[in-house]
Amino acid sequence: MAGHRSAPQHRDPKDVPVETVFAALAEPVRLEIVRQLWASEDWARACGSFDVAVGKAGLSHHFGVLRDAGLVEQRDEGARRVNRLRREEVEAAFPGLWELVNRRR
Amino acid sequence: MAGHRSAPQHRDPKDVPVETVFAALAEPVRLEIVRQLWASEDWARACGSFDVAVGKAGLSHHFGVLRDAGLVEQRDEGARRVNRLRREEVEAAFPGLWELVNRRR
DNA sequence: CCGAGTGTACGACTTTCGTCGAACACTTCA
DNA sequence: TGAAGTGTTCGACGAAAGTCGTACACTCGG
Repeated sequence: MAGHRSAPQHRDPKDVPVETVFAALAEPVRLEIVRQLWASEDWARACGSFDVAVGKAGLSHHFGVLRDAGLVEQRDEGARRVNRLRREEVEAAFPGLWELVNRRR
Repeated sequence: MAGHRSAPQHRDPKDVPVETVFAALAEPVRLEIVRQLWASEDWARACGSFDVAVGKAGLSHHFGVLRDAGLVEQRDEGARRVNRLRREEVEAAFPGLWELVNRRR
């Protein structure tokens, strides 16, 4: 694994309150990560592959928030931790959310 | 007016970034206000008429945030300041947002 | 004109949040 | 085995956000 004692813990989008999702997406860095993830294939992007202005520690924190909000799923792949957006699950729990996220303004 | 030197200043939802809207709705008190407002007729509710656990000062602050996010419009009516949800404008700028807000989870 | 009612402005306080540096754990590759 | 790469955890720091009390401004009804 990539420096972790255990596999990442996920929360089902169905069990996440809307406030939590809104809070997760209200942060510029996290919103940017999600947008870049939207334009990528599932499991194609490792955590460190994102073009955002924040160090490793901060990045790790943000991914934790996105995970807790049920927006992102992570899996360990060798030394790296790869991500995927939970497109279907989130769309089912919060219909129209992805459209809002990707409607750049 | 109701203790104000000038009329409230509003921002067009079209000019508001999504992060700002998300941040406004990520706060429990504000989300509750918006939901109660959704179930009310336009201009029917004054600021002090909301059943939330916060004092006058905090309430005033929250309404300022909602205004800056383009979600709420305010108008002075005698000694009171009445509110309306900007349903159409917001729906046009952020389609599906109201559905998310009112999808209690 | 005075008192009650409504809401804002200001300042202070507390908590939360984003950030960083450093140490650590694990994998991969030479 | 050893070095490089990846990501987490911890502690600390500063900035931002929510809350409250107070003072103030304005309106309305006796």
